[in-house]
Amino acid sequence: MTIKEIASKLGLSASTVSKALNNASDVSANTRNRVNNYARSVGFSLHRNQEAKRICVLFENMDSHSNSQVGYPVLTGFQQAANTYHYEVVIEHCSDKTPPNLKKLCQENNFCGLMIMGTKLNSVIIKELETTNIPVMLMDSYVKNPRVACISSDNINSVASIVEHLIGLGHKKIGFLGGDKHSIVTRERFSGYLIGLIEGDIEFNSNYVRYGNYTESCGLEAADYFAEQGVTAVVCASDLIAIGLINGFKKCGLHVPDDVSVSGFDNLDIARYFIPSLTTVKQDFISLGENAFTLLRQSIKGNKTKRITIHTEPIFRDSTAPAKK
Amino acid sequence: MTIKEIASKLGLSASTVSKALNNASDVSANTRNRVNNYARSVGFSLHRNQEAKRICVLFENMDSHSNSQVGYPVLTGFQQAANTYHYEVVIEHCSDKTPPNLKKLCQENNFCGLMIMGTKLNSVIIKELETTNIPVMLMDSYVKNPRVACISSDNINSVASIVEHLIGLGHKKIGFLGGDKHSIVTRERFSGYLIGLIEGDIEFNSNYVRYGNYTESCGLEAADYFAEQGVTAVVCASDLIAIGLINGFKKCGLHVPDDVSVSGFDNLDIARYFIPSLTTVKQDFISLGENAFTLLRQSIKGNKTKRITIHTEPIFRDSTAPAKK
DNA sequence: ATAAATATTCGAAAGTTTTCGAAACAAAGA
DNA sequence: TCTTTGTTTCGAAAACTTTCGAATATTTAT
Repeated sequence: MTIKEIASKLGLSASTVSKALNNASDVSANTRNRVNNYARSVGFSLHRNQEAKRICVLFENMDSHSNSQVGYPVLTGFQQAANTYHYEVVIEHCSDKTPPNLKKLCQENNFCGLMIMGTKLNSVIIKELETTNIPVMLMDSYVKNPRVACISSDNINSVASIVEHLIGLGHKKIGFLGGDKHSIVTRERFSGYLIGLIEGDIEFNSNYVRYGNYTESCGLEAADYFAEQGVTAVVCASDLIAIGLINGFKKCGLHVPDDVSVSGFDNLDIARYFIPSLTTVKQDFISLGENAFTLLRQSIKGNKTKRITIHTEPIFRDSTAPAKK
Repeated sequence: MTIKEIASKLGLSASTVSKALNNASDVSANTRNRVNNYARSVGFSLHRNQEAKRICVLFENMDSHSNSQVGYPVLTGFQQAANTYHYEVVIEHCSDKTPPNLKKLCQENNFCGLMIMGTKLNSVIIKELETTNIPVMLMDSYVKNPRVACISSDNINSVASIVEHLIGLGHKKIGFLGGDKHSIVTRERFSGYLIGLIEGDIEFNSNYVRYGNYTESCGLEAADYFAEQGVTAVVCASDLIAIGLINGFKKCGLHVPDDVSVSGFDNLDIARYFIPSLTTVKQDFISLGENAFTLLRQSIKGNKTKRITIHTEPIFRDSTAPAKK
């Protein structure tokens, strides 16, 4: 299919079709729409339709701990969606120190799109993504470039709900324990924490905020600090952090939830079976993966990309309880 | 196969094929993809007599829960090893109900080898593997066919060590709680349990053995049964099962480890942070993945395949203690 | 209301860029 | 060396874009 053929089909000249497809000013809105609609209906694109149905799932620091909890289910959802559209899913790995040239990676391997997971905000890849023109799906991070689609769980509202729940239980001194300060996920969860405080009319106290990484030891080490500050509740950026913190509090002689309430994020299997069971936020990783594919596919097809957030659900369990009088 | 042949097959000239394969700028993305796809499908490579280096990691029931804990780190190890030898890793999924024709899968996608994970003993794929002649790496399962390499953690000796440890603590009534009865992993761990009993001179009692699946609820539901049987220790086939069982015992008014000792398998993150911390067996999933690749590569190169087991390490923590007098 | 001025729309033709093959060229085996 | 295989150059054709003018519509001035 060429513009010539489209032109004859619609009774126009090739030049007009060209102009219509390029949003030139000297074509009426009417004919522009006629042309665009017809082109879409026959799947015509000026930028030759790419037929390589190979997508690379690029993990940054695949071997890092924090990826492992979410990586698998997300990959599952992604692969299954890709499968139904007969796309091949190739796994690649890179470190944040020696990132690949993405353009080259795609050219050499004939990938039509990239799904990137595990990057931090200060990663070199993010820099590269700001100017790239390859179709990219960036998970749990954000870049302004319109060629880059972004997806993440709804971190903000869910954490805000957790804070609201804590305030409802009478808590006033509420702490926040983040993971890596440079991860967008922690940043967003912190925003949710702030919004929850503001809506609950509680003043923000920067002494109640700490950062670390996404491991239990991060929580374990922060327990002393929060105990000193005298908080009655701590919102953690992940379940693992929360579990570490609860164990840390135990060592300080504080009992959860009687003395301090603690919440997590992720709803890992442990969250339900840990004692006390964790108040947390449930993420639908499978759906995250599926949607990531759908968006990436749209981007590959040349459509405008979007940034979307996937619904999350706060789950209230035993690790949060009314504040001590 | 030469570029000339590819050219005639695709109705192009040799020069165009050459340019396409070299990512030259004066070939349309469309034809470049056509060429690349065809070249891949027939295993053509510019580097003389080098076959396509593509391995498929086939997950059976990828979406099933039990895969998720081990799948990611194993995949990580596998991918990294594959990377150093410049093999491409393609992810595929199948259900145990509608398994693919493996031969066809490899031919159509030009895979030079297959890594299969997540199968059960009664899976249809296992049947097919008995007669196949494609290079296959089968993880955590076993087939007699010499074309099929098998790898698994050392389930037998590690569980035997756990049993030995329990007997050393004075336990005599030791139970075994397995996962899926049809998984080779559970079968092997059960043998380890038996060997431990035999070596410790303790008589086997079939009433002390139960099966279920690899989830916490399996453990939770089995607690009543084991309490009734009056066992003083239970060896579980996974950490998740062990955690479920411990929680179940708590509901029955039994305390772990004071009243009953419980051990797990896998050494998941939780094992360390759960209270009581779990006596378990540490599996090196990364190394499992790496070795899986190495073996598969040897099989691809035409060498005889082996069945190898990866060293595991029992870890003794708080969930096992001396038997009650 | 009418004419003039201006704006819009579209196509023919000319101009560019892209695509791809023929042929010359280079490299690697035999 | 000769042959086979892959690469590069260059030109022709195709695909697309731009220019410019004709036809028509719209606005403004009288």
